[in-house]
Amino acid sequence: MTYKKTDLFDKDLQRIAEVAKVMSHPARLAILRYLANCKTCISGDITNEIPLSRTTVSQHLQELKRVGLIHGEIDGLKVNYCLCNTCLDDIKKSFTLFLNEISISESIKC
Amino acid sequence: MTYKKTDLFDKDLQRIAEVAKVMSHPARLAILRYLANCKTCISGDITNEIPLSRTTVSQHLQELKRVGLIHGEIDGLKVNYCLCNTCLDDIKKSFTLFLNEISISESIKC
DNA sequence: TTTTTATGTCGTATGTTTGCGTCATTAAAC
DNA sequence: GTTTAATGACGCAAACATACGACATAAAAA
Repeated sequence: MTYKKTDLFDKDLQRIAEVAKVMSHPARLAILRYLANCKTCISGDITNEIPLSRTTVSQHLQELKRVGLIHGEIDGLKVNYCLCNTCLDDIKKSFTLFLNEISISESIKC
Repeated sequence: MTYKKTDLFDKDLQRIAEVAKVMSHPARLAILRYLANCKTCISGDITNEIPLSRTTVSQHLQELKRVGLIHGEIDGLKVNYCLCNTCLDDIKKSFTLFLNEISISESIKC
């Protein structure tokens, strides 16, 4: 494949798919949930919370960062991660919109 | 790996991850959107709508069926697919719940 | 200045997903 | 009964994801 097949679809579907993909691993969901509850958000704390190697957790954090769900701020040796509430709101909106869109026509049943 | 690492996480996170995974491809989202709009829902029609081979579309349909998002009903040679509104409602609920859960503590910011 | 600590990057092995051609099956049309 | 049509199952190749040990870097502690 010289180009990506996913490019053949609507941009909005591509974005929802991208976010869904990043939410498609329980470790990443667990990280999000932990970040929502903790105050400190230090990378090391997250690693201790997740039953995977430090390297793997770090990779998952990069993924979450890539789509904009979290931010990392360097503080000396440590890194403070936090949820991006703006991004979260956007995601909540587009997911809700899509799910409502596809279930709005209640009249049609098979 | 002799066991699945994903099993190390909470059952509810596993289910959300599973649903997110099935929503993580634009083709499958396009199928859902199409099914929401069309009245006929014949497999062949879906294939015509999606810019991928018949075989690939069929595979995506099986995935959607596997998590319960759609149902297929055989009608002679053809197969009528339709959205499962019950499943959709469940998914909407658990997604909304999770997204609200992780963004509810607005007070904590980095 | 040396050591320790927190973190990220790289390479790699293994597993999973995507995409498609070919074949098998079964119903309808002829 | 043959042929045609719609679909799913099988098998393969390429791409991508997951997981982790080993190495690199850079701040803090000793």
